Amino acid sequence: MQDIADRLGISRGTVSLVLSGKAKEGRIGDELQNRVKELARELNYIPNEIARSLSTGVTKTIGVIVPDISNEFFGKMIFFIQEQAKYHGYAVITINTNECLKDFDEAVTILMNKQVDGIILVPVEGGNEIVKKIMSRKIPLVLIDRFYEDIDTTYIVTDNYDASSRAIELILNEGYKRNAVICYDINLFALTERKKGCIDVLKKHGVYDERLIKNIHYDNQEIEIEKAITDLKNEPDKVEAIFFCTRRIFLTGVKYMHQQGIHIPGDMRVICFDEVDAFSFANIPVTYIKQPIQQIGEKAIEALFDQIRGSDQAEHIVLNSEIKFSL
Amino acid sequence: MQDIADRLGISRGTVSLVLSGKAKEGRIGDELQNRVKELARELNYIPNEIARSLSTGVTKTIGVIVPDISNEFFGKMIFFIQEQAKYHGYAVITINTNECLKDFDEAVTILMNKQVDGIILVPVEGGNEIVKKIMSRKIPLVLIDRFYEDIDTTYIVTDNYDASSRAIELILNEGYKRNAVICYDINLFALTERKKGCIDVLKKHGVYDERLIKNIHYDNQEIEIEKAITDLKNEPDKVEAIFFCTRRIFLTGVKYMHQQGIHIPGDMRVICFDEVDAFSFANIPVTYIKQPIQQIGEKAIEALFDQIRGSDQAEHIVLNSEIKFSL
DNA sequence: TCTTTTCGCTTAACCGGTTTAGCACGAATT
DNA sequence: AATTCGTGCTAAACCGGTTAAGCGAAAAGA
Repeated sequence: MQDIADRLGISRGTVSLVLSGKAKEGRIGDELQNRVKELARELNYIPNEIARSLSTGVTKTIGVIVPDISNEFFGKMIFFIQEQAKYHGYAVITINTNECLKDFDEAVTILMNKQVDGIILVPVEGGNEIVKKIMSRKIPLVLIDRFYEDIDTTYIVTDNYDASSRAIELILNEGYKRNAVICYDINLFALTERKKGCIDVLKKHGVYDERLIKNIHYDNQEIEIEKAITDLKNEPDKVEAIFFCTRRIFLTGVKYMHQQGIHIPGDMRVICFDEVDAFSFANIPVTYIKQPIQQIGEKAIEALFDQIRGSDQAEHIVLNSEIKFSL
Repeated sequence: MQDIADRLGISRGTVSLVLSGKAKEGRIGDELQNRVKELARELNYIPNEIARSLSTGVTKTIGVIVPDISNEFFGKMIFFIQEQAKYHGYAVITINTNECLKDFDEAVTILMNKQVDGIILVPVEGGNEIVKKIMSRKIPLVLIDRFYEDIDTTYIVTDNYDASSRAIELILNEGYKRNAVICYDINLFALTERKKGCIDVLKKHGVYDERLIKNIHYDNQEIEIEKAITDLKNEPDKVEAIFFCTRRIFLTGVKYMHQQGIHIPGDMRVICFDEVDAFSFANIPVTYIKQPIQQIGEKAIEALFDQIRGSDQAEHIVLNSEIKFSL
C-alpha cells in the first residue's frame, strides 16, 4: 500500500480507501480511483488481512471444534459449515479433540488467541468450565450435536431420545424382543439420551434386561466392543438385536461379528445410530437413524451469524431424525 | 498488556518480554517476571496472536486445500495433517474446491490474504497458473495426491500407475478377462495414470477393449456412472470385472448395481481405488488399493516445514500402495 | 579512584492496514 | 464581498503486540 501510494504520489490512507471500497465515503475522485486500482493490479497487490484484522478487530474466521474430522459424520458436517462460511466470506479453522478434555481446552485457547469471530463446537465430556470461559469473553458460540444441561448456550442438536426410541420401537414391532445396546460410558446428554430412549421403550414393552446394556470406555473401545459382542453372543437366552449407539461402535462391532461368523440378520439384527456412506453398497440389512447433517451445519452457521451480528439470546434448536432401512 | 504494564507501573515492552518467554534475553529480574506472570493469570490475559503475527510476520497457520473434506480419503488425510500441525504448534485452515477451478483460485487467494505460513494442496485440473502464483510469492508449498508435470513443486503422491496395474494383474490372474474401467475424464496425472496402469496391463494380456473404458464428467457423475454400468451390463460379450478409479465412483456404481440386481461377485467382480471404512462390515468381496494416507499427511507436513525452515529444493516423494481384499 | 561491565528496564519504531478529523480550494449562496 | 458548502485528499492516531537501541545504576576490574 505504501508502495502504491509512493508511486502515485498520494497518501496511504487514500489507497486504503480506494482498495477497501470506501472511495465514496472518502470522497476520492474517479480518475484517481482508477489509477490506484490499476496499479494495484499491476503490482499484484495482495491485501494483508492480518493487518486489517488487527485494525478492525474482525478476522473473518470462525473456529470449529469436533471430536474427529475423519469421522464421516463430522466430516460432512464440517463440509456444510465450510460451504456456508465461505459463502459469507468466512474462513474456517478446524481442530480435533479426540473426545479428550485436554485437547478441547487447547483448541479453545488456540481459537481465542487467533481472535476468531465465532466458535462452533461439539462439546467434550466435562468441558463445562471451558465453555463458560468462551462465554465470559462474549465470543459468539454455538454448540452442535450435544450440549451441557447446566449452561445456557445456543445449541443445535437432534432429538436423540426420540430417534432411539422410535428405532427400537420399530425393531420390537418386527418381532425382535431381546435387544441389546452398546454405547460409550461417556456422560454426555446426547449419548445418555440414546441409551435412555432404548431402555424406556424396552421397559415399556416389558423386555428390558439390564445385562444387555453394554458400556464401553472410549479409549479402549475396540477390545471392549469385541468383548461386549462375545458376551451377548454367549447369553443363554438368545439376544436378537443390537443397537449400536454410534457409527464407530457399529463399524467395529459388525466387523467383529463377521469375524466371529455371526450372521446378520440371521443370528442378529443390527441398528445403527447414524448413516454410513457405504450402507448403499453393503447388502446387510441395517435399520439406521439418519440425522439431518446438512441442516445442523447450516443452522449452526445461521445461529452463529445471528450472534456475530449482535444477538445475545440463546437459541435452542432441536431437529428430528429419520429412521431408515439400508436395503 | 498495556493494562498489566500500567498496574505494575512498568512498560509494555517489559511485559511483552516476560510473557513471550524472552525475559532472559531482555534481562528482566526474576521477581518482576513472577509478578507479571501472576497478574496476567489473574486478569485472564489472552495474547492477541493477530497482533503478534503482524509484528513477526509469522501466523503459525497453514492452509490446506482439498477437493472435498467430507470424502473419507481426504478427511483422514486432513486428520493426520492437523494432528501433526497441532504438534508443531500450527493451526490449519481447510478449504474445499469441489474440483472446481474457480473455487481453487478463491481458496488460494483467501490463504494468501490470511498470510498463512505454508500451503498443502490437492491441485485441481488446470490450476497450473494458480500454483505458479503461490510459488512466485515464495510461500512454502506442498502438493499432495496429485501434481502438475510441468511445474517443479514439492509433492507427495502414490504411484498410481503401479497400484492400478498390480490390481488389474491380480484380477487377471484370478481368471477375469473382460475388465472395464470407470474413471473421471479429468486430465490429472494421478487419474490418467490409474487408467493407463489398467490399460497397459490389459493390452499386455491381449484383453484390452477400448469400449470398456468409460469416462465420466465430474459434474454429472451419478447419471453418467449409472449409464456406464448399464452399458457394460448390456455388452454382448459379458464383462467380468469393473475397476472403479475412485472411491466415489465405486460407491455410486455399486449402489446402482444393487438396484439393478447385478450380483457381486456372481455377475461382476469389482475393484476399488482407495479403501472405504465400511468395507469391514460389508460382505462384498472387493479388491482394493489402500494408499498410505497417514504417511502422505505426515510427509506433507514434514516437507512443508522443511520449506518453512528455509529449504528451497523441491522434494518429490512417491509412496507405494497395498493391494488388499475386503473379506 | 576511575573506567568498564553487567544488570534491569524503558523508549520508540515497526508490522500494514483503517478511519476520523481537518485542510485547501473552488463553487454556490446571501 | 463575505459566508457557506461540497469536493478531494492528507495527516495522524490506532489496533496490540515485538524488538533493537539506549540509559542509569550498581558491580567488577584496573
